[in-house]
Amino acid sequence: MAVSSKTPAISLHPDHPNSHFPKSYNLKIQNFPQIFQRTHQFSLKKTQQNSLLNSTSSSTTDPNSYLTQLCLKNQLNKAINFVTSLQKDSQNNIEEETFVSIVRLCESKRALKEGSLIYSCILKLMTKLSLRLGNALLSMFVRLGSLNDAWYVFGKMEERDLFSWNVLIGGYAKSGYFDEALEMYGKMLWVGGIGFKPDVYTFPCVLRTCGGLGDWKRGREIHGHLIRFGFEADVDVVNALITMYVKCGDVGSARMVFDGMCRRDRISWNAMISGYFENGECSEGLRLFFSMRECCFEPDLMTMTSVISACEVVGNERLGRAVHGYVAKTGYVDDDSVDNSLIQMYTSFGSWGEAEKSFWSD
DNA sequence: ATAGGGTTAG
Repeated sequence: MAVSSKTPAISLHPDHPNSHFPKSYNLKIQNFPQIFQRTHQFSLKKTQQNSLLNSTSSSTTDPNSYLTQLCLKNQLNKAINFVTSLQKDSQNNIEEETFVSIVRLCESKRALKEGSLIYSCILKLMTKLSLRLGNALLSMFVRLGSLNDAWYVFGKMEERDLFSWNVLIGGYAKSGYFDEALEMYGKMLWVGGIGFKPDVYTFPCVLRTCGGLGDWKRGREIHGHLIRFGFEADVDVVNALITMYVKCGDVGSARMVFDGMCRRDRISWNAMISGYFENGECSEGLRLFFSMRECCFEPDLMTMTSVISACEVVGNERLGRAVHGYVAKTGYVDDDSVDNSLIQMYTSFGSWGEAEKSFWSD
């Protein structure tokens, strides 16, 4: 399977239209520990000086408390208008914490335009981004789907922590930039000579990437990492591992991992059951569905929809009707995806009347 | 402080 066809091209800068990583990036990364230490002290001193200066020399009211109030009251537009109405030297009085509040408000309001505006103000005021402000911006841009901006923020941070790496990797993984996600994961392990230890948030992102690429070899490699780093017993990580094997078409390994779990949750069961269905092993999936119930796990919407479509594929009308009955009793019928799979199932059985009933059931 | 993980078909 061609990797490049699945991974959208990302152009990060007009100067580097075809390169995923601007050249300056490597330089920055390699010596960022030293840079970080120097600039960090420097910027701290600078902000202290600034706030000292403001509180004594200027008699105007402090913009920070006003802006913080606006953020607390959710008045994003007022806050943005206020910031942009200030002259640059007055903007200089705005503290990083205040910008953090505004950025987070933009994120929660999904306001990309406003967020970008604030970002451009911030860039005019500082050359480096602190950990807190950088992380807030990263998280905002990733959530709002602007990965180019996220990438630039990452590059401008004077210090990065595990959160920064996880957010960026997760953003790439979710948006289908699989190569970028894997590349960042690799860098994260080695950066600064020591690297960062991946955690429960890192692995699901990286595994999703391998699954998305269908890259079994990489997936297996990550499986090794996760054992080495001691996450073999983490339900969430292992759930992601199951899904990775399923997406790579290796249901056998998925099942081995599933069987080896000392604790399973609903997601583990669903991942494994639908994994069988996805790979055409419907009867095995249905068998597991029954053992799920034996193990006293309540099936949920996802279980039901996948089981219904499995009944359709296998052509098991009797079981399909039974599941329909169960679904009706438990009240899942109101769900669109359940309804759709019911309609499709009955249609494939040629039971038009039933299909129609499901259609009108809401 | 903040983040990650589960569905289906040509």
